[in-house]
Amino acid sequence: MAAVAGHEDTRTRLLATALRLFTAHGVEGTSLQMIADELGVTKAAVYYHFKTKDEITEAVVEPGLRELESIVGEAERERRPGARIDHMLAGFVDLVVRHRALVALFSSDPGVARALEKHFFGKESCMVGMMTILTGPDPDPARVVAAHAAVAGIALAGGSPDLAHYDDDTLRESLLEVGRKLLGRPRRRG
Amino acid sequence: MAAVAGHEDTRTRLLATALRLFTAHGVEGTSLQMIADELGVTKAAVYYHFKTKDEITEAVVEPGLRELESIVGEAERERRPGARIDHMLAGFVDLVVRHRALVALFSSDPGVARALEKHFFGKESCMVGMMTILTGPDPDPARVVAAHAAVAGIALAGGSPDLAHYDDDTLRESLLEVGRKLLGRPRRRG
DNA sequence: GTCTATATGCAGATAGAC
DNA sequence: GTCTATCTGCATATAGAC
Repeated sequence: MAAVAGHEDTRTRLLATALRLFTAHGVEGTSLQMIADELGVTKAAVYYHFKTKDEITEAVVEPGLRELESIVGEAERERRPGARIDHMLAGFVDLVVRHRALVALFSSDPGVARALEKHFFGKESCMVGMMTILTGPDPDPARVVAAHAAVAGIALAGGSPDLAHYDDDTLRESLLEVGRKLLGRPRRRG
Repeated sequence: MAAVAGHEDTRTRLLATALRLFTAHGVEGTSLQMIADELGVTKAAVYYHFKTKDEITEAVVEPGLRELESIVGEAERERRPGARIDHMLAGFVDLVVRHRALVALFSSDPGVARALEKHFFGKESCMVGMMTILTGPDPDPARVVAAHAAVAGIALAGGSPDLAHYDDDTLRESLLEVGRKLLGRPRRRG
């Protein structure tokens, strides 16, 4: 795979740059020109790697979305509702911590939703699946609101620049605690 | 003031339309053409009421921001830290419920921040003030994370289309409960 | 107060040279 | 794989008629 290293590298740098700019200015507020300038290349060079801006948006969020999908699938296979919630929560928090800004992006940026709805990436089913697990069967309004607040709160707090200086373990434990409190789950050990 | 009723009405409709479109597509994803089309007027008519798009953005978020400012001010005048938190929380939740989509918008849309930073509206100081109250003195990381998650969770859950069908009282109580759990405040009565 | 018409610039996107 | 050059369209914004 060494032969394509150069290509992969530029592509990877491009996606990292795009994510950073998307986070700062939103997807619609980021132009291909901005991405190209930050990379030190021209717009046309960007178009060599991706045919459209939507393709870039998809490529930026795809890895995270796939991971979320697989976590939802795993959680659904747990037998007890409590275990489903715990699995979903731990997986989601871990995803947020490892990707930080990314999850906040696709939780709140309308540009992401717009880009994804064309090629149907299953973002909606992901989110619905996660929410179904977290609310449990026959949820009352308070529980539905709590689950929504948990997902949004964890994603946005995890991606917040104000909290970027915390190390992964600190952030992970704190976000887990947020989820446990909102969803009424006990702490793991004591 | 009957003389300016027509003007006020168009202006008000314009701001309501802008808020709806900003919520759906983000500030940067909304063009003046879209706003004009929804209103059934031309772009030039929109420019009669506002000189720039940034002015529209400011006018959309201004009332909510002013309210938040005053709530922060009130809360700061409470003597006990616990009472400060309770006042801040109740005021913020009430603001979210009464405006729904608006608070979610300026909590998460980078376009809003961009538009406000020119004419300095005090958004930053508002947010910092609120966060200072909610974290209290000498907060540990878990508390800072919890406060961030509370604000983001309440704002985004309150503005979520999935939860739009709940009546104000149900939503308010549920969001208050979210804040109380995350910030370790007891319920009001039992 | 709302219109038509228009200026200007930058967006996304393509063709083809190197 | 990256470039220059260019196209098309829509963005914000303005001037001035009605």
